[in-house]
Amino acid sequence: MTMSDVPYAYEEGETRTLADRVFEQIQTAIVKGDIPPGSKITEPGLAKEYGISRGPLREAIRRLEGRRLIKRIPHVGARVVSLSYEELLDIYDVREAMEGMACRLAARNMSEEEIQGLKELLQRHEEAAELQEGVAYYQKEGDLDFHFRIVLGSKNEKLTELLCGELYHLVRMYRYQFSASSSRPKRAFEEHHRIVDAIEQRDEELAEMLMRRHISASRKNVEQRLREYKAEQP
Amino acid sequence: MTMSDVPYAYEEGETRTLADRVFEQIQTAIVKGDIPPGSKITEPGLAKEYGISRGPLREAIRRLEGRRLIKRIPHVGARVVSLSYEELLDIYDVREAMEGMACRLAARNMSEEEIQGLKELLQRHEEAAELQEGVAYYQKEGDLDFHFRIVLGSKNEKLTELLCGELYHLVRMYRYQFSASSSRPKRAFEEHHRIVDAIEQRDEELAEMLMRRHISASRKNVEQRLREYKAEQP
DNA sequence: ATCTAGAAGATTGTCGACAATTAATAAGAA
DNA sequence: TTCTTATTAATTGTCGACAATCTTCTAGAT
Repeated sequence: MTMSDVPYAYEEGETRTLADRVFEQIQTAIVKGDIPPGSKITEPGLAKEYGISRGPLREAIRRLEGRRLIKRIPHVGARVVSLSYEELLDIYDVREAMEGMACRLAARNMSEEEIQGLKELLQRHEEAAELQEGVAYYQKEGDLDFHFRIVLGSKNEKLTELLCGELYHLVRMYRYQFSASSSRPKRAFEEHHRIVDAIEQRDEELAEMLMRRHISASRKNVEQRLREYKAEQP
Repeated sequence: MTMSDVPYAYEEGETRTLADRVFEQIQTAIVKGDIPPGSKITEPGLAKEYGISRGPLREAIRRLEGRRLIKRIPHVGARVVSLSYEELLDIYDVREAMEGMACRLAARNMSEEEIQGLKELLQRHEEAAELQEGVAYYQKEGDLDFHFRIVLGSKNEKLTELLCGELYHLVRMYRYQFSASSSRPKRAFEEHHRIVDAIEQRDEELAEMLMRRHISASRKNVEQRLREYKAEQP
């Protein structure tokens, strides 16, 4: 199982509604940048593009608003959220807190099979990373896959909903558009390994601490690169 | 400023849309239990009750779905979420993580004025609690008000959105319907005080730890009462 | 030339009607 | 009686049209 094909809200069957399908299509388009940040959402335009009427489209827009991928102003219209470094840093703090807790709970609740699967995932990533082209994969979806599984392993439904249903879309959006490869893949690998070790030993305290450090380190990395960038631009 | 009258998504002006107004009305009705958990949402019924057509109503329903206050199945209908003890305990873990982080950030970012306001709030609560009838107020909205302010004090927008825009509605829903007064108001007061002290001294580490303990203690309290309840019912 | 005011255009908000699907009911057979 | 099945009823999903509001463009005055 991978992150992208999880039937999150609906079980199988092509009985999904038009609004549901368009909701996912637009969400993907926003995350991947096909609809660029800050751009205006015009209902007649999108309706025509997706070949539906404005009714279902508006429902999809409301849901996207709920996921905070677009911002709406009554009687004016909706825009795709624009990304900022401040928000990105905010997200890191939230992730540190929530994924730290997720990791603690995962150490408590993950099954042996799930832990084994996690180790195999790491194995595959390492092999892929040794081939140069694999790095990109790891950076983007692979890393999130690792975090995703730990969140699922927490067996905490609310935690999963908030992280996977709200935050990760934004995280992916940033990665796609800032092409924010972590630029520290080697160290990140080691940290992942130590996290899995702690989970395997059922050391909740350590697992939480390591995950928090791992995310905090990513955040510092981004901060650092941001400072460098600002130093270049007067 | 109190929790209920924060212009969360819209600035002032009566230009809000029908769907927006109905969205809030239904949300309040669900939280307060006027529309009981697990009950079916029938579009024609609600539309008639609120005197609007089904179009805006459906948009409101989609947003409530996004806030996870109702669950929808395509072609079948929507139901108000039903509350369970498992989910309540899940929420406590999420709160421990997120409000712990919020408290750490509040110790870093709150202004002196905000800290002063927090102290005055505690003062008022204590005075109100000494009059017997005030206890109920404290238990329900007062306590949430305290937590609410600390979250705002974190100055982390994402954290605020997730906690105030997603989780607190559910928390309030549980309080209203399980009438879950914490049953340990005295100790909770003391804990609140120590938290504010830590924030005032800008001790981030301590502030986070105290908040986590405070919420963890509430959780244990609920767990305990749940065990007692189960012992009574064979 | 710049700013203001008004008109034209486009977009959002709301509604009622019709189609598609599901749920409820009634009739019949085992 | 109970289960199956066909019919009916109700609800959800979708659409196009009209009204309300905002934006843009144009014309005129300073």
